[in-house]
Amino acid sequence: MVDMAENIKMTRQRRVILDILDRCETHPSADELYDLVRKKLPKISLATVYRNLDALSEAGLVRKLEFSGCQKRFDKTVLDHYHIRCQACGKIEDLPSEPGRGIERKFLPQTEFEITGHNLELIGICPDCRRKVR
Amino acid sequence: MVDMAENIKMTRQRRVILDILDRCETHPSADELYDLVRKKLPKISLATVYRNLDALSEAGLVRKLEFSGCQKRFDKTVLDHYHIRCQACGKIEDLPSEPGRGIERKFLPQTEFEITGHNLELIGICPDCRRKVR
DNA sequence: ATAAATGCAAAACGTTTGCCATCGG
DNA sequence: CCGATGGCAAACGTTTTGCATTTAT
Repeated sequence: MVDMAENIKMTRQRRVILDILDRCETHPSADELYDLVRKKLPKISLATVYRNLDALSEAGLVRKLEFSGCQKRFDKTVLDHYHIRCQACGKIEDLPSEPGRGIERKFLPQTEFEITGHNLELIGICPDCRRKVR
Repeated sequence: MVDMAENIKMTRQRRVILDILDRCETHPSADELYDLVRKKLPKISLATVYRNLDALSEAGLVRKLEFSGCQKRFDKTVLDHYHIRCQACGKIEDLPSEPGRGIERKFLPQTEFEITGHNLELIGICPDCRRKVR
């Protein structure tokens, strides 16, 4: 099931994108990434960033995070994990516990659909924002 | 916690939107709703549909569903429930089991965030699409 | 050499806004 | 009557596309 299709041309722009995501603790959106990449490759175009994020996520080298009601964000591919998003500032943090099939099993008897996966995102208020409100 | 703020002007366009959502088994997107509403009110504008869906969901009369990586969809407000989405055709179906705080409690010790909620969506293949692939 | 990837500009997409006219309470 | 709402068109933010040029393999 793991797609090891790394038959992907390794261009300068892709190397830079991967490099940034590798050393990046955050989960940048495409335009944030674009700003970061432009520091190394000032004339890269935003379209290239989008195209490459698509290509790299198809190749399994980055993960595309699609959250509800906001921009897509990107991640270097590591172990599968859940995320929590701050409802105030949008910041996204990893959660340590790894997803299992337990949730999907629970819903099996409730639907005619063939269940293939699930998305779980926690919503909360991050420590920074909590401090501000106080 | 339940926002009973129904101090909302009941206009013709809002009545029609509510009416359609009431008799609607599906979870239409704003533009699908726009097409449906136009059968009754041919000169309503899409902006009005959007503004009213906002207003009505603020008033607690409809629910705005924000799924990952796709258009918002709308729902008459009833009991809280999860959804499953077909990865092939995008169709959304309700799941009977009601969300609890159990999931949030589980993640409490894993984060510094103050957890305020969660989104869970199941992904699958609906019976219709499964038939087609066969 | 050649298929794939780039940069650029323009389009597409879903959604929101500003404006002034109209309507509902 | 007055403030809330409507219709319209234009703007918006994000993402995609067409096309001629360049690049990696």
